[in-house]
Amino acid sequence: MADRLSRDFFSRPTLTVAQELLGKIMIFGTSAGIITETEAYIGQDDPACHAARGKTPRNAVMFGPAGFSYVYFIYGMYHCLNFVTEEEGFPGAVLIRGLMLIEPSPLHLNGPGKLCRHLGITRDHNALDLTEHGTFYVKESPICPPYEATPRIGINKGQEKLWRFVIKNQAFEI
DNA sequence: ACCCCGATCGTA
DNA sequence: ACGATCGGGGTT
Repeated sequence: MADRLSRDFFSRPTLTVAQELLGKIMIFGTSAGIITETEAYIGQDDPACHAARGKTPRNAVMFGPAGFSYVYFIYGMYHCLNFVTEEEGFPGAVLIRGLMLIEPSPLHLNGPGKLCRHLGITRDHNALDLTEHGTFYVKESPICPPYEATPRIGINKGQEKLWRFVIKNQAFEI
């Protein structure tokens, strides 16, 4: 697939990747949707980042090469999907919080837990290379939507950083 | 071995 | 505003 996002796309500063992922098309199995909302989690100096206290079995993939999935289990019942960013060795990731499904049927998945539940994303999908995987990847898109930056949702530390990015057009709602 | 709490969500 | 629900990771 020629228009698949490459490792070079993800191997950049997390804020850049989080902003540029908006409007891109995520493919997961037979599902496809436009990414509408992201959050950046960046390195050991970001207290809300899972890697803030160093490498553990759960967050290990964040320390590896960019372009891999990072899926974790939270609140005893939800999964959250991230894409690993930055150079290998520097832990960063973009949380995918919103996806406007267009295939197989239109539906706005707003919220990381709902998104994973609907698509069937679990820890089985952790540490997959999105630059190589057959049915799980992100496509380039001509869309360059206007967005706004806000504090990240559901965190207790690092709220002063405006690292959540949302496509502005709420007419996107279905 | 134990205990606290979390990158959520649906209901009240 | 709050409870459900349980794994991770820091602490003992």
